Amino acid sequence: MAIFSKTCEYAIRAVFYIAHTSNKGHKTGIKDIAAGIDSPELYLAKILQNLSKQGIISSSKGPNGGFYIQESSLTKPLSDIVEAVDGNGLFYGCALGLSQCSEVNPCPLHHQFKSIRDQIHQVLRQTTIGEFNEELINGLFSLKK
Amino acid sequence: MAIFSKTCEYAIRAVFYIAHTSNKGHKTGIKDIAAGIDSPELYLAKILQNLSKQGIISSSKGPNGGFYIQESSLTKPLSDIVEAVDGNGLFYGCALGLSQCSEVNPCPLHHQFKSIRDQIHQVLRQTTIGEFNEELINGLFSLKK
DNA sequence: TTTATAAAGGACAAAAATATCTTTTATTAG
DNA sequence: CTAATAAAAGATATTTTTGTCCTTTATAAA
Repeated sequence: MAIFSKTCEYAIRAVFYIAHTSNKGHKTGIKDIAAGIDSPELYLAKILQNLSKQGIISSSKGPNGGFYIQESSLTKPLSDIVEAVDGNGLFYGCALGLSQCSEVNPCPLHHQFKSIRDQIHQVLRQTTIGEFNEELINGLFSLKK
Repeated sequence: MAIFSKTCEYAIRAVFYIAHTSNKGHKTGIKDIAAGIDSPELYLAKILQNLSKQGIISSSKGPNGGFYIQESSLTKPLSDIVEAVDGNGLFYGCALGLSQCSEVNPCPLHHQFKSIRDQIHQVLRQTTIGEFNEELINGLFSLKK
């Protein structure tokens, strides 16, 4: 098991890729993005359609169309992507899958995992979509398998 | 997405249940365990077969048979269960699913998640199978959905 | 020794996640 | 206006995970 679903991994990588290629009005096509992050093109298309509907990224059809990110969206937290794709189970769900589990009726692992879940949430809320652009441009980070 | 797979959630809950019912040589049958943790009986049977093969729990066939845990196994860490079922992806895998990702070739989220993964690993290594028995006996914790 | 019991093992089924294919819609360039 | 382009939308396929069924094996009690 990984932390995120495969869909969510693709989503985050794609959004990073779009963010760093969509400077000054440039739009990036699905082929380019899929190649840039090593993901199945048509599956990624579905994922980006969804992110577009949710307002996390933008898109335009037709010649010179493609996906892009509005300047203002660069400050959005990664938690927006994760919630859009995987929901908030990682932040609020019980580690043992018990719906009854809560502060007043905790499962045996409740308190240990509350701290972990909070930390995951915090990291994803304080990390923004745009914050790795420079490192990506400088080739310091890779988004490929 | 949850932290653990459903299979792993069942596994941990079942092992807790067995641990707290298997005092003084008593063995617990699969029906009893499945009812005790609200899980599909026949699926759980498969999961426990696996845990039994891996030496995490023990079992015996025939009348008065069932699943139990050796006294010595009560001190085993929960990480043993998680690794047996979900593997070690949670502890060592890249958050973005990149196999290239490492300390020297980090993905954008590498350092933030290294800390989180370490914490998850640590909690699971320092929490033992037997440590919630009293609370379970006293009904302080529930293992049901 | 026979019978009943309970887990092991293997095959199969359903559901969910991942991936692909085809048609439609919007947009732009010519 | 027409043709070309690129995403949207809907249908279908594959794979993995989750769940079930049926037969076999081991064990113990009668």
